[in-house]
Amino acid sequence: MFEIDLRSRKPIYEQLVDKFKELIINEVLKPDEQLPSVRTLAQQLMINPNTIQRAYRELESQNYIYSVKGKGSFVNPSSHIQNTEKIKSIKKELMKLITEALYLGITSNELYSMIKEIETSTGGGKSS
Amino acid sequence: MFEIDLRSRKPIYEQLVDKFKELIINEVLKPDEQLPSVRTLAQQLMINPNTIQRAYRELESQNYIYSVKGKGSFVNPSSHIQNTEKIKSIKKELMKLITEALYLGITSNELYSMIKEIETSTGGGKSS
DNA sequence: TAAGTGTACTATGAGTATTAATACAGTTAG
DNA sequence: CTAACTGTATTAATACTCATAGTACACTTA
Repeated sequence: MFEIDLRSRKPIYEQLVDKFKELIINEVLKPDEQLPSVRTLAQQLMINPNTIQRAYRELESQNYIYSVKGKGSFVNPSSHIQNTEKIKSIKKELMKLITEALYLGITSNELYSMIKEIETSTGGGKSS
Repeated sequence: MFEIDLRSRKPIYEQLVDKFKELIINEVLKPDEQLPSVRTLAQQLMINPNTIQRAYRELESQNYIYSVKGKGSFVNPSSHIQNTEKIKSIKKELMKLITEALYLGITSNELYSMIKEIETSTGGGKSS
């Protein structure tokens, strides 16, 4: 499914969080779809189940998944609904990154193109 | 000038790197302007000079500043010229963040507005 | 030459990440 | 009812990273 970069400075559990978020956002993992179990994924990636659990706990705290004891962990169908603080945080990070991009010579036209490209490829279904 | 969040999980030297980049990108610090010395800033922020040096070394490796023994550290006038790898990296990060923003309901119009707003406030001098 | 500047090194302690081991609670199919 | 799955939690050990303290060297400049 994916791989962990053991040489990265980014902790393993954070790499997992990022990857699962990406799969959920890109709708590779669909609402209510089950995630691999903690033990199964641990074996596949050859890392400790507690580390997987650490990532899943973080994903749950960010509202991306929900977990049911005895059943498993699933994509939260309302994962695209985040609270105001999270939206603010994303916007702030975007402002910062766009400022840096413009400073480094990436043009606003290039930025517009990127937005259009992403909209096209995701169908823009949610934002209208 | 700025403050360090000791409670943050982000290392102190990384916070410094981020802050100086922001000041350079927003042209608060201008080309060839001198940065506070390692020892002076250490005293002001009450942290170790080696930690400041760690941040300055990172800024230098990212081409944002240059240093001269015996003289000091200065804003690199060509800091807005980054190599292709860096530009690619920024674009990739942008694609990811824009995808997440759209997924979370931030509209493309809002994104366009943000770009315009930033352009207006920075004079858009470099990108045209 | 003194007082500034950057740069580098070693050693130490604290915090974080990961692992290993174990155990408990819930679900489900047979 | 039970075995085999699921998630969740705890403790302890280890390794890594970060920050600090101390020290020293090289350069610049008034």
